[in-house]
Amino acid sequence: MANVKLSKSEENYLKSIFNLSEFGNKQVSTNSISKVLNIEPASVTDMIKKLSKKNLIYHEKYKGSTISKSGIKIALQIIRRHRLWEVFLHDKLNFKWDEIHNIAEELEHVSSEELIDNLDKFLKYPKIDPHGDPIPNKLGEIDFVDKISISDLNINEKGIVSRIINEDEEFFSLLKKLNIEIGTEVKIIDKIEYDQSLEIHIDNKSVIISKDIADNIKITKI
Amino acid sequence: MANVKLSKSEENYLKSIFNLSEFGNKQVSTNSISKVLNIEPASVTDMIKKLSKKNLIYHEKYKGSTISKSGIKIALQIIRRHRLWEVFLHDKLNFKWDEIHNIAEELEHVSSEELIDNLDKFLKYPKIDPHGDPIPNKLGEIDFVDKISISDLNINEKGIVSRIINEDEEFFSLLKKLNIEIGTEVKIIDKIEYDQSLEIHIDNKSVIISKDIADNIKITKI
DNA sequence: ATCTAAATTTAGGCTTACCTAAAAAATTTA
DNA sequence: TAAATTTTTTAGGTAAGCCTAAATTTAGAT
Ligand SMILES: [Mn+2]
Ligand SMILES: [Mn+2]
Ligand SMILES: [Mn+2]
Ligand SMILES: [Mn+2]
Repeated sequence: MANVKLSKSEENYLKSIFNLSEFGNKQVSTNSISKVLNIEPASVTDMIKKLSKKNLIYHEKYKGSTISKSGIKIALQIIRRHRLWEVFLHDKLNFKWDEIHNIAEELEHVSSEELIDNLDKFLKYPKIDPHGDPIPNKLGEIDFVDKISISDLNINEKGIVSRIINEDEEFFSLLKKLNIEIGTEVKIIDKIEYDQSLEIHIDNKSVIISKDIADNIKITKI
Repeated sequence: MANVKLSKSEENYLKSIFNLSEFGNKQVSTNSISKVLNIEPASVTDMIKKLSKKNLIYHEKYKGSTISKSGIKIALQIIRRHRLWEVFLHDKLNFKWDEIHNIAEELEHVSSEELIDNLDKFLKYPKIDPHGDPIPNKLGEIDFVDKISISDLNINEKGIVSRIINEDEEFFSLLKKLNIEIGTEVKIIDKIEYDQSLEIHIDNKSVIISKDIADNIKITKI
């Protein structure tokens, strides 16, 4: 049972499974893992077997996978590393908030507990990363700031962007094009029945964004 | 010819070959690589073939390997990354000088040129790492500070420890036991004919160290 | 309830980076 | 210089982590 070091691949799978499971509450399909990791389903099945044998997830054939207690614990540590490195890259090395994710994706696998604890201290124990995501502490405790997203606002309501969920390159460049970042004020102008698109104001300019985009942008109502 | 990203293994081999070659001047034996990397000679032969095909080294069967111009260039970049991370770990995260090497051994493989350049700037372009080793600049230029070692001193001469060559755990703990670190003053008391051991004073206490140990500790004469 | 389509798993393969054992070449010793 | 030793390479294998193609199971549509 002694925590044997996980490979980079195992860590990436575990983190993705945790993220897809919504804090360990949902069963995760093989296909969904395949999609987020860009790895063929057959390969995902292989890794699921490996992680199951290590009791980091439970798997019922043809049904899906559930992350275990110890799996969650490890996933939270990987997320902690990722987000602390993102803070470092953003606050200390002056990277833009949309340039840090990929580098942190590598740095998160350098697993020295002392390294992360010292980094945490150096950064003065930050609570959120540059995308507004909460950072688990050493014990894996995490502030549950499940904010509402743009699509939860009603017409004429306003919010301040506080968190970006999707961290893909394309999503970042879309946000850039829309002039949306953490702190941006948005106002709902109209909700389009047809496909639930939203017309919103950013810097007093009107744009229409899809429901999917709106769901990926969390805000604080003002 | 376009620089395809090297694997962690390839990078470690290349760095070791460069280090063994004394700045590209010496031919490197398969066995010596095997020893520093703790990998069997047969496996080293495999990798030598791989690196040869990429023109990073030249290899003459049964004779040895020579690092190429482009091999040197890459090796210097890896060394740059390693030493910059060591400075960061030591100066910013408050690690001791004997705790940083292994972590840097991992961090050096996170290869984003922007990351390293920003780190360099953040650290204010340091010239040497915490072991006294010079840090190559962005262009791979490196201050050639080939200092003399303890074994080059004569009886009654004194020096200040300026650089530790061997970065193995065991060597570090030996130095710790001997109370030797960067900045320590040493004085030669006696040179023992038999095996060229040296009797030296550290903090006015006398110890005897082997020629090999003395060779691995560079000093500035005072 | 059956037929179809989608999701999942199995089977068989590939590459990387290692290994051991044995063969071949080079070096040292006598 | 021949024999012994050391170094290096070749041959054959393994585990991790991926792939494609084919089989199986489940879920959705009629
Ligand atoms: Mn990652
Ligand atoms: Mn983030
Ligand atoms: Mn390394
Ligand atoms: Mn160093």
